[in-house]
Amino acid sequence: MPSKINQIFKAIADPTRREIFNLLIIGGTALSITQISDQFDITRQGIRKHIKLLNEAGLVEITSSGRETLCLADANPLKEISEWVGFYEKFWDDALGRLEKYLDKE
Amino acid sequence: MPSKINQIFKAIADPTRREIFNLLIIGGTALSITQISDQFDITRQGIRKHIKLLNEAGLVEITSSGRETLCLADANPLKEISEWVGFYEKFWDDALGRLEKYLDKE
DNA sequence: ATTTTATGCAACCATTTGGTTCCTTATTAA
DNA sequence: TTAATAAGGAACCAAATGGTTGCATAAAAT
Repeated sequence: MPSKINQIFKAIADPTRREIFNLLIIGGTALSITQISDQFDITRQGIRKHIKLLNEAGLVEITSSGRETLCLADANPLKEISEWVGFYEKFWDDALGRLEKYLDKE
Repeated sequence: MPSKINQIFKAIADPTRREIFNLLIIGGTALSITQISDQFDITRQGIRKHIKLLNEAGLVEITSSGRETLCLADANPLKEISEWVGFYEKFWDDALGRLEKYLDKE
């Protein structure tokens, strides 16, 4: 499993993609491309491109059902972001004792 | 305070910028542009552009000292990322009970 | 005083990004 | 069976990205 961390960071870097992801995950069900694009001021093709990136990051699963393309969100790849950011927690609120905290843990 | 969330996401989306940030925060001290660019296969001007974006996100503070430009990392803006990703924790590992977990909390 | 060092500014460049429009095809509804 | 709907492919476009080189300037070291 080649980690996809760059694709995940890239996917969530765009505000529209974060909105799409949020819509899908909150809804909890799969939505078609058209259903998604109905909620944005962007063309279906534009949305489709965003979905492609989200899918490459593993944040959206795509399945076909008849003439529809269904998109279901998967939050699990965000664990990698959580781990990444978690590492830097020890450096928060820390105008002074930055080194100390870090070195203590090492 | 206009939240900078987009700039923070953008700043950390690039792997080189994540490396620069990591270098600075682990070191715990301010480094000059030249000292930073010595550690990468990118020109000083290239590094300088990355620093600019990190600075706009609030992740690097820039100060002048004589002829040097010193860069100091600040992890605090990452709190916003932590909050963002924290919201989605409830959707992890959850092929089935996605809605339930979410609705319980609401 | 001269040279070296650290930097900034600006122009340039190829590629990627975020978006569009046009046209075709497959599936479903009337 | 014909019309409507859902989607994909491809070409195009302007702007942003990530990087470069060349040159000018300020500060520090000789």
